Amino acid sequence: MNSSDIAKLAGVSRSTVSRILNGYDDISYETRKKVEAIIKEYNYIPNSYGRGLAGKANRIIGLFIVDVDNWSEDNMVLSRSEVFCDFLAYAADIAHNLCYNILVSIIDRKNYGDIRRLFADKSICAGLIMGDTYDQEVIDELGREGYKIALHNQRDRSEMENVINVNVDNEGFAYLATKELLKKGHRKIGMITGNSSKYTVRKRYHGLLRAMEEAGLSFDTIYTGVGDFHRADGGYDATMQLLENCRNDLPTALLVANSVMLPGVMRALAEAGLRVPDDLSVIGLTGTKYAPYTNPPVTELCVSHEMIASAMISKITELLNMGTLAEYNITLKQYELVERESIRDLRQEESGKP
Amino acid sequence: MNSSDIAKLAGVSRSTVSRILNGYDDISYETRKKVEAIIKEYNYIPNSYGRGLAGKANRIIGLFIVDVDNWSEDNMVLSRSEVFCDFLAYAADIAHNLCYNILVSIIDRKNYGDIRRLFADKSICAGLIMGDTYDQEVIDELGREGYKIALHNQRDRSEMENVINVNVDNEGFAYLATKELLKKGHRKIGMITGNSSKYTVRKRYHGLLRAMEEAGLSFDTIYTGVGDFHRADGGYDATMQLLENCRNDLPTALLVANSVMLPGVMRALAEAGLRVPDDLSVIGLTGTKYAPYTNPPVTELCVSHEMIASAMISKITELLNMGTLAEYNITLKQYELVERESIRDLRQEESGKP
DNA sequence: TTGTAGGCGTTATCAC
DNA sequence: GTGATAACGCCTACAA
Repeated sequence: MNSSDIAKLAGVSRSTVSRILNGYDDISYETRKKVEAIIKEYNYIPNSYGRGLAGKANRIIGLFIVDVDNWSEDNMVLSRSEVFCDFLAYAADIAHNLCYNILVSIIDRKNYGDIRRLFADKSICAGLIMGDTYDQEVIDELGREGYKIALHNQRDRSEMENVINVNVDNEGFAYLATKELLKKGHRKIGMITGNSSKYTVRKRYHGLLRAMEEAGLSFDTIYTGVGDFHRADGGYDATMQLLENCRNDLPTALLVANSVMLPGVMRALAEAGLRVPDDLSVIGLTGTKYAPYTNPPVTELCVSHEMIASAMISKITELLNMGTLAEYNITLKQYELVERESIRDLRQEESGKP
Repeated sequence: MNSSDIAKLAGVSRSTVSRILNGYDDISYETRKKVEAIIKEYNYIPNSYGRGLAGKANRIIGLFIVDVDNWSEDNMVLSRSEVFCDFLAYAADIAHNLCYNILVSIIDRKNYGDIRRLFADKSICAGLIMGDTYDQEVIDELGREGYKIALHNQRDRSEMENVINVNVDNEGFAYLATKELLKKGHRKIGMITGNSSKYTVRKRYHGLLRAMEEAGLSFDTIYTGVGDFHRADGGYDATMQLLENCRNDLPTALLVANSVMLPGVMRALAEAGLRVPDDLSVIGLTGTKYAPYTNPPVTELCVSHEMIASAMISKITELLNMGTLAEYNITLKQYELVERESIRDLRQEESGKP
């Protein structure tokens, strides 16, 4: 069943069918009704290859998951990252509400060219890139070739047309979370975080440093625990490492730079016999579905993944529709401090003493 | 840059370029080398629309998320279901390892036709359907039209060519999990589960009933808590409901029919002042990343989502390659009992008494 | 308002 | 071993 068949059945030409399909309005009422009836009756759906070849853009957005750090032996990348999973889910939901589909593409070292392939063969009309910075040069080149891309948390600025740069205020959020701990009287603060090859990790570390410096404090790097930034396990490992390193001189509070690590952090602390917040306070950064369910529930500075996905998709569709954008750099500064029960207020106790 | 350009550059015809691209071997060594060099030099990638129109199948598998129950006001479906997210992630990873891409499609009431559209316009070469049973009739019709589909947990059997039916042994697993509780001396067993419109929910309920009956026990329906089957929140709600209903006569153990609900269940119990396993034992069904991180860690009968996704994709690709399958119904019976610390053994105490 | 015709890029079937 | 040619299904000037 193709447009010729429909045309024949309706007694019109193929072009008339095409016009109706594409919503042109220079069609008489009767013709339109007649043809629409046939289309409906035969369940006719135009072939996307034909459309594509004739120059019509599709509505498929590629979502590229790039993670060079956490590549596992078994080549499972997306399923090992709760962060990526969450993003993908929001992206797919939001795209669906705008009548776009998401094509998921895992980008590994050897198939890095997949990004270019999917653009070049016209499988996608735009791309979202998430994860590690892999090769900025290649991304810029794609932009130069006219492919439309939105990056998340990869670099400070994009200087390219076609390449949208969506950041959250990583540095600022870490700063604020640290201030929250400082405000409650904490001076010895530790950080649970990921590999510093990640843009996000570096930014958040700087935010913590700035808050400490402003308070006239210095950050002792021994109070750093590093683990898989994308998973609860990573939080467990990182915390164990931190506890090991400073067993005799623990920090009084921990900033967990990525909330998906929280359940692991809490477990590690419990296993070490440390009570939260009595022995150690904890604040999480960015928010996870599970923070309300840890024991105790953890206070977080939440940054909505939904908002990020939404910003990326709305900007890329705007670019798709307009052809150009006034501003290619977006920094999201909205956050929400969700106070739960994981921070001990040291001030009350001090002021209560004398 | 198209195949004509490459042909011109290499001084051969388009057909020769095409043959090389498609790995035919009736090409002289020199011609092949020459053309390959040009292709490489110009970064040429064949247009997928052209290929498609000329009859070549693509390697994009559609993943359809169908959930009529848990549709939220804001049209967010995938991101509200930790179960679907997990599946999608495994599916994308596994597909990637087989050089397929996954196209995510959220299926709502009004756009239910999207499944047919994506098949009909040739955007996908096969489809995976997850979630609620929406309309078996339509699915069978798609199969009759030649579209290749794999279903998960939707019905007992498929009688159709082209329609693969992948089930886990829902009934058997719930039976085994219940037996585990019975074995430890529990007699009053409750169930935290989802809406019984779901195939999975009904099956697991039957498994629990069978185990109880075999033990000469009857299941008191007041010991049922129902909540969103796909999220931790649902576990919280369901548990609160159950506690409300039988405040004065609590069960001694809880079977949580879907492990993603576990964190919520544990939180609800903690808030109610019930200690696990001292006051109440808990066993989870199907496994979640977070069971090791609850307090205490919960014993689970794990069924690997990865294995299910893997089975669906390997079967559908086999069907794609072979054109037919010897058996369209698969029931996965592998499971792993991961014993953690959430079940109290009542027998020891009894035998210790006298 | 509607029909005609050319072209989009590829593959497959013939010839040679 | 290689080249010409005819599809594949659709869209959009342009013509009527």
